[in-house]
Amino acid sequence: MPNTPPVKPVPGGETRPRGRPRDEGARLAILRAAREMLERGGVAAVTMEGVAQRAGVGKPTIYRYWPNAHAVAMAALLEDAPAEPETRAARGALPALRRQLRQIATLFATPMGRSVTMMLASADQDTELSKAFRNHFIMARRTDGKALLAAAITEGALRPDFDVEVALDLIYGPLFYRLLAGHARLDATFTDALLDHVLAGLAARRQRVTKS
Amino acid sequence: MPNTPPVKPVPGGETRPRGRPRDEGARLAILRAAREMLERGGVAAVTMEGVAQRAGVGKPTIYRYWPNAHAVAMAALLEDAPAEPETRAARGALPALRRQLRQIATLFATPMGRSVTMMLASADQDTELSKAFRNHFIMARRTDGKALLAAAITEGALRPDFDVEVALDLIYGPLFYRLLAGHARLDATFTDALLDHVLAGLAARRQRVTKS
Amino acid sequence: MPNTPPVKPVPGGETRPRGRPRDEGARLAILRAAREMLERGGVAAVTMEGVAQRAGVGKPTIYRYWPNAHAVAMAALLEDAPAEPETRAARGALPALRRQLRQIATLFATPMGRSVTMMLASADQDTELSKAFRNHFIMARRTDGKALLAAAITEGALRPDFDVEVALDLIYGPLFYRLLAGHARLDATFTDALLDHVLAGLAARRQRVTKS
Amino acid sequence: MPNTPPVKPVPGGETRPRGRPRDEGARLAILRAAREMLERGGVAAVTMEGVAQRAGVGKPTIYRYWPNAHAVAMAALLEDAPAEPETRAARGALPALRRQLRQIATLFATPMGRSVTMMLASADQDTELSKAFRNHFIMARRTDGKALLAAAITEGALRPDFDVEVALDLIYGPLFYRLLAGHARLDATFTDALLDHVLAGLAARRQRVTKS
DNA sequence: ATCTAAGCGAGACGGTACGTCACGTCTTGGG
DNA sequence: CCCAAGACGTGACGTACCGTCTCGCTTAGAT
Repeated sequence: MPNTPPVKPVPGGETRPRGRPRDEGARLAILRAAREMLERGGVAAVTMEGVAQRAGVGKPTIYRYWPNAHAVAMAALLEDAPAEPETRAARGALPALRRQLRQIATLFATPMGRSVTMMLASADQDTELSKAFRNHFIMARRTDGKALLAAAITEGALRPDFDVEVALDLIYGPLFYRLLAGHARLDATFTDALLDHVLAGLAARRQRVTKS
Repeated sequence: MPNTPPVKPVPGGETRPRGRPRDEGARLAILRAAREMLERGGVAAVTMEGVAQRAGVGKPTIYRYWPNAHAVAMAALLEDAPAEPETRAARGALPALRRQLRQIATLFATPMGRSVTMMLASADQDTELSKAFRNHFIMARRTDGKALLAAAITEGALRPDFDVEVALDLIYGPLFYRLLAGHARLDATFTDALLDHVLAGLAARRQRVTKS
Repeated sequence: MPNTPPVKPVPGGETRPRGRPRDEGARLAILRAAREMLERGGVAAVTMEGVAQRAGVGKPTIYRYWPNAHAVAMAALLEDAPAEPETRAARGALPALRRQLRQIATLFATPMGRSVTMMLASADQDTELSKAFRNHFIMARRTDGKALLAAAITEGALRPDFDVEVALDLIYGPLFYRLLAGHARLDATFTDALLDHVLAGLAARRQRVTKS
Repeated sequence: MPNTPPVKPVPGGETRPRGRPRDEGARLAILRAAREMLERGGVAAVTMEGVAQRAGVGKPTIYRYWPNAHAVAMAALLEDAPAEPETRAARGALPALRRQLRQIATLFATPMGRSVTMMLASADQDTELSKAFRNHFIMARRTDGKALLAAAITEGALRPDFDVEVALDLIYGPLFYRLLAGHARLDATFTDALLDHVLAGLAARRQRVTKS
């Protein structure tokens, strides 16, 4: 056969993928379509057929990228939320943490918030995409929060001798709880009160936890 | 409780339902079948066809009781968990609260725990059954916890001047958070540490960590 | 469970099928749709999706009756051709045979003729439907022909001492041959000539052309 | 022969094709792969994707030679059967004809025989390849047979005054008939009996049609 | 010794149809 | 009026091929 060695296995180099490269435009169209369908109808509305039609794409193309509709919805949510970490700003770490919580509450108030929770609650915990999803929507926020707590300790605003992991659970847990349970509003008033309660036990000695 | 009145209680009359009465055995068989299918495969495995076949029941019979498969799964979970409230026992309210949290963690560790969360996360928040479900799995626990906190205040174990609702969110929220996020184990060690942290700020001590 | 013995296994009786009976109307609509699609486009045009849509029927309904599109096409052809055996008429068996051949040639000249041949040529020779199809389109005609040949012998028009099976192959074979090969027209002129040739050797004459 | 001129024979010039010439090895690999897939699975198994993969060839390369899978299968069958005409051998034309029929029966008994028939029965009667196919598998044999009949007349074994075309239909038709109908074996016993019957009516006067 | 046009493998692309599954509704005969 | 059974139209599933279209690479005659 001709072209017998079609790839040069360059040692230590990039084996460039053969054949026609994937069409990034198709991928984007799929995600955009999925996003639209997520907004109306939620996760259940993200069907392969619907996405294919709306994106002007063949079903096999979608399956080339993701194994099922669930994964497409996840990817759409992932692509959508651009992380925007709450960096420690002007007046200290604790105000920054307060802003982050308010921001999360705002996100959760949208239909997307419920979608995110549904995806988190769903099955297939162990796929790569699932981990990325969790990482993006939970661990990233948590990592930011961890840094802010450490900064607060450095600033002398918090005691240095508490279990940070549990504190983080105390801070973020109630948000999901209210979202799931729906027994009360999930707004800035709540996040502020929540933070006050958590920090009350962690304030540096004779240091006041003022309005932070 | 779900589906308590299968017939319309016509006010002022004892209009006995005409025709053949509903077969309670069928209802139980349906719920039992749904429970079995929940355990393997989770919520997605509870299909109308599967339940009908496994229960030896016609599909219309199921639809007579519940409007869709989701509701059947909810009802099965509701019927299954018999509440068993953690009453304030021997040595005080706070140990009882501690026991309740451990018990919840134990439930969440089972496959059923994840199913419960999935159902909570699902759509149709506003049906009667959905509210009953929330009431059973969230508010009932929360109500118990509220009573225990009140008792602890009465016992003098806690300060009387904190926001009980936020405290309850702090106590139960992290459980759902860990279940959803899966970033760390959900066991007695965690629930104990969690409770310690929350109560640390609420203990009835001379020294306070207040805002002023 | 209620209604425990739902079927009375009447010994030696008809176990009447339970549940909703099949809708004969659906079956007929399917066959009619398939027939229409056969006429334009031939066998390849008979797709499950097309038939379902045109017949106003769900795909699973079609699959309840037939296992694949091929079978549907066969069934449509079978239902269509009402056999109409060429009975030995007024003036003897041989004229009747002649009429039968002309009639077959007429059928083969239509688009349906080619479809029939394609189905005969197709795979899955051993299904029940395939056998029925062969039986209808080949053996039925052949059986008629056999009876006519026997009658002709009785009438004294043909010798009694020839191999009827081979004679039948000689009579019907060339029809399919011309249809497949397409090297010449398939009309009454041909069928008449064909029959003359075959019968020439079988005529009850004094002079014989035998092997000995 | 198929695809003989892969380049347009520009009249009046020997414009040698520019660029890289076609790889004959690829063409052969394709046909070999198609042949293999024909043997198991028949015509339906000859898919473009399958052939491409099995032949280690890109799909566009196949499309450069043939317009669809059907054509590839035809070409594979054409390439395979090398015609081998039954020339009038030692002891006369009729024995040669007898041998030809036996040989055809042998071919038809193989899975390839059915494939040939399916291709003949298929649609697109009018493409160049279809005509070549018919020519190869039907007319070539028929032409040989015609020559043999003529020779037999010359030899004095047959009467000179019969319609040769109809006689040829009588001879070859039953072979296809039995293949399609499958009502009886297609072997040398049958072809011999068939030939005897046909020739019985055509034997020269007072000349015996002996074992031929 | 380049240039350049065509063939090459690979494989992604928009489609169409496949055959399956579960949905929620309906229609039976029987209790 | 309930029950079991099961057929119905609907619609999404995930798969297989279709025939077309890039890709980057030969290959070999023309420059």
